[in-house]
Amino acid sequence: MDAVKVDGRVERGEQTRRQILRRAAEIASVEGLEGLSIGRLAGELEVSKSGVFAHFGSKEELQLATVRAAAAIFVRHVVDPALTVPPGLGRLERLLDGWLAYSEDRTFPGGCFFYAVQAEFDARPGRVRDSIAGYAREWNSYVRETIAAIPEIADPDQVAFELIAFLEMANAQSVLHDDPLAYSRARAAVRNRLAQAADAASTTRR
Amino acid sequence: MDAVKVDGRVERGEQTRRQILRRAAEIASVEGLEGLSIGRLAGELEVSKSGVFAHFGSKEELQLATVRAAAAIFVRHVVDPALTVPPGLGRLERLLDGWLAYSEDRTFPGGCFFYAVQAEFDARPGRVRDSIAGYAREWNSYVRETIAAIPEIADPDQVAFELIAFLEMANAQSVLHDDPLAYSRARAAVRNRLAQAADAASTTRR
DNA sequence: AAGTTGTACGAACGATCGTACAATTAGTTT
DNA sequence: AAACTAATTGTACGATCGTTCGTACAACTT
Repeated sequence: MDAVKVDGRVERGEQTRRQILRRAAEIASVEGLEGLSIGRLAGELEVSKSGVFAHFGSKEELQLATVRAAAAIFVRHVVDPALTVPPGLGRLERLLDGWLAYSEDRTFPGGCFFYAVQAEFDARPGRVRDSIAGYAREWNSYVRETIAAIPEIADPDQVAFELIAFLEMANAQSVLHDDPLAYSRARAAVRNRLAQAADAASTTRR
Repeated sequence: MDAVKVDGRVERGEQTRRQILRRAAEIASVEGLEGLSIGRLAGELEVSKSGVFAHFGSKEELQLATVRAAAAIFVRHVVDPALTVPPGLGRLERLLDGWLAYSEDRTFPGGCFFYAVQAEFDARPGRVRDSIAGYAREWNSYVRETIAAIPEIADPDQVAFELIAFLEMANAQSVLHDDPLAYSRARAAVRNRLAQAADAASTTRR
């Protein structure tokens, strides 16, 4: 127990901050981090514009905080569940299924948050882009390591590239064309690619 | 020869219009179609804001015209070259190579124009989104038909999904991380997937 | 030469953007 | 109860947004 020193004021502040960031991430997944305006955010949350602003001090800090908040949600929905499965093919499958569910269930209303903001910031300089690129790298590494833990699969880098490509393609297609079939295609592609990797391993072995 | 009736005024108008749209497509590939502002466009081209505006009548029309202009450039760089090759595996390979070159050579400074604007508009309603979705459908269909012309390959829909996923992934990774290696991975993925399809065909045949 | 058409311009519009700062309210400490 | 602190608000700012309008000028028609 360390529930000492709970200042009701900062407690309240942190709560509104969380509400702001949750809404911000939702908006940004649809309209982008630039489409996210402080005034609009304040209007939708029924608080004052200066109240929102005061929490972050600048729009860039709001964007950075939004990315961090979205990353936390991503980890909770996609990464954590896979960690309950022991390393190996099972964990990888859980990870990929988790990602597809995270996208298909519209955890963010605009589909995958990072797909949206990645495409928005990939070609411009700045701290927001760097932050997004950092999280993207982490995600790539994590998928690669998860694959690397399966000795049957050679070239985890290449396989990670292909599997992530299927996931992002499913998200993109399903959002743009309102077509849930894209997820079936991605699942089939993943299944096929993993089967191929296993085949190659057994062929090499003999 | 039918060079009759060349009105010097409309000729001049069309030329500035082309210049506007070329620059607009460049900007939009980096900053998005919303990041594209009429005032900025006018500033960079050293013409008046009202002059730019007069050509389109509204920002939405400017965005639509920009998408059309970008589509024309895409067709010229990717689709047309493949049409010089007879239908079959050769044409497909030419098409995919052409796309990767179009992205890698930065025909648009922000990488593939359609990757950028697709992610920007995929989750909002409106005519711009519909236009982008239409072009995306055309592209999907064209790739699928090109594959379908190869009798050895079963399930052109699925294969098109996977191949396009590799292309987009290469574009995304290379732009975000400034990593040209992504294109090698995509080429390897394409090669592998086509080899697998051919293998499956020969196995079925016997 | 006179009249018409098409492009481009400059100035101004209301709205909204991000930001600044002083005033106010709510909660904690003395 | 008074003093203090943190979260929130209201008001205002300069800049930029998309858009409108009247005008200037070059090019074409008669």
